Amino acid sequence: MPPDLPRPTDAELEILTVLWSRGPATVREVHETIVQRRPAQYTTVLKLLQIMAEKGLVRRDEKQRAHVYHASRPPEWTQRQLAGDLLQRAFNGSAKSLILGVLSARRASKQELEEIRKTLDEYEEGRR
Amino acid sequence: MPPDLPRPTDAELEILTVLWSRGPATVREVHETIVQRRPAQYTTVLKLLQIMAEKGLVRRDEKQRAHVYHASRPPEWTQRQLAGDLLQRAFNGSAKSLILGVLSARRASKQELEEIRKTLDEYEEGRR
DNA sequence: CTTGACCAACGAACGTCCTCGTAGTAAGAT
DNA sequence: ATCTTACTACGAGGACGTTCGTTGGTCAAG
Repeated sequence: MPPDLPRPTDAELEILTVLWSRGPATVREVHETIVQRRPAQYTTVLKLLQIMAEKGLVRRDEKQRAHVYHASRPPEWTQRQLAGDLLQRAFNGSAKSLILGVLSARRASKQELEEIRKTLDEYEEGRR
Repeated sequence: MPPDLPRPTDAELEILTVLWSRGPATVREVHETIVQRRPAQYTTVLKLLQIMAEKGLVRRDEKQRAHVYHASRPPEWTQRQLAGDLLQRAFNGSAKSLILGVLSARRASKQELEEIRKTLDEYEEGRR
């Protein structure tokens, strides 16, 4: 069992987010989504997915002619890695600072703040 | 006035954190700090600082023979950029998810949770 | 004056990331 | 059967990122 994976690069992360939202998908489907946001060739997406499969970031089902790719880890797992990585590298491990950074980066609505407080409560409950 | 800066790379971010904690410093001082954590040649740190100066990530004072470098932005500014960037790229803009990711990445103590709640309160006060 | 210490500058090497074009193969349409 | 379409595989190029060795300049001590 491969325990840890390399940190996804920018392009890889973009593809992961597509797989997260669409679920398992073919190269064509991923490409269709990507190309709506920015210009990109089909084979570029293909190549990226092949590399990601080598790295273990995605797995693929080759039963069909058009291979079906899916993220090898749930979003929460990868997101936790990324958050922890940034926390360590840029915030010296201070969760408080990182959260403050997030809030100042994108002004949070009152409603969202309420959700966040609830998340904190649930987190504290869960980890008792 | 240069409005925005490129996202610092991994090595660049490490150097920034040194400048953040030490304040303005010479190449030698930065190198001394870095080398305590991992092997690195003096000229490697020098080169990085030169590149960072070109990019505008740091500024340097050449009045002394040993140039003195300092971060061109306060830590909070760069941290906000990084947090916002990750928020957008990996969390689809959901501050709640990112915060949850941070908390699950590094288990927060009860005391730290309290601090975070206070930070939320202060943030809400400030943004009224 | 010569040597040694310290410094900035630079080029080069090597790897990774990202891109795309081309080639080859399989399947379906005419 | 041949043509067209859809797909994978592969290689190669260019741009960075990171590392380090070498060079040349400055200064102070011998």
